[in-house]
Amino acid sequence: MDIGEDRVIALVDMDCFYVQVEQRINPELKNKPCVVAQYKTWKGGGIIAVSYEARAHGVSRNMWADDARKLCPDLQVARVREAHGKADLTPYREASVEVIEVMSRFAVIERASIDEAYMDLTGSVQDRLKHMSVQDITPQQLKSTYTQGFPQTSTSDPSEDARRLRGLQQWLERLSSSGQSSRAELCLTVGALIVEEMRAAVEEHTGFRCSAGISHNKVLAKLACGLNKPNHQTVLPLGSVPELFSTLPIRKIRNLGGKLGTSVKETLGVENIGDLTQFSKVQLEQHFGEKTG
DNA sequence: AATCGGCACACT
DNA sequence: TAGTGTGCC
Repeated sequence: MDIGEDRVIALVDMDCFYVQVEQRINPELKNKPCVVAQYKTWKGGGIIAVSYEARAHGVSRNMWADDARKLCPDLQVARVREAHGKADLTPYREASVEVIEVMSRFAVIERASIDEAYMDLTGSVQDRLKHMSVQDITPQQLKSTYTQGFPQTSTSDPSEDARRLRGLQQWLERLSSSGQSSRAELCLTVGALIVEEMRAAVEEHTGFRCSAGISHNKVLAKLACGLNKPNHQTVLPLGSVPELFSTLPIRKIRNLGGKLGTSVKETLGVENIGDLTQFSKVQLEQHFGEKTG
């Protein structure tokens, strides 16, 4: 994995996207435990998207709707429409285009799936840095941002958001006082600023909420995005990677969620991604292709 | 027959 | 180049 890059990469992921689309069509479903299911006949249909309220009851993707109702009696079930016997995803594809259009005003985007897109913010960040400095960045501009690895001291905070804010303040403080090697971190922070604005624009124009990760490459951005969902974004600086990796199961890294991940784990006898640092690139290449760099 | 089916990709 | 396997949503 290419670390040590100057790039700023973001991954934006719509929160339970199909559910949000159905909730926009039928506002009664908003703020309720809710799923989207397809094909009614077998056990009530298979669930393909789950609201966070429903997740709290243990409902998950790939469950049968009938089984989910047992976990969550007041579950709302929206149905995917069918056309000639097949599930018709057109409404979600159209909603996806709406989102992409708004995001494209901020940077060149790379669509990764119906509900995910990567963006290279390197250029936008450089431009922005010409008219501003660290002191111009305030916590108010980063109101949904987490900075992974901060606060560094484990403090008892009154709420989750109080802790987030404490971490953010610590991060900004460190950024303005440490002169040199923090250039990359400053770039990530400006990237986070842009992503805050972009996500606000997406919600304003489409009504849809999303989460995001901001880091130096696609794998790290994707990982960061998953750390604080829904409706939040996470900056993952290089300095916070070792601690995060030391307890991160291999399968959490994109593309290692299946057989490859299991074989890495079994062949090398390790649990966490961080454990891989003890092997040389040559060692990894002789076991697996030239894909694991 | 029952966790769909489509898409992207790596490899051969 | 086409066909297969994998991974993800």
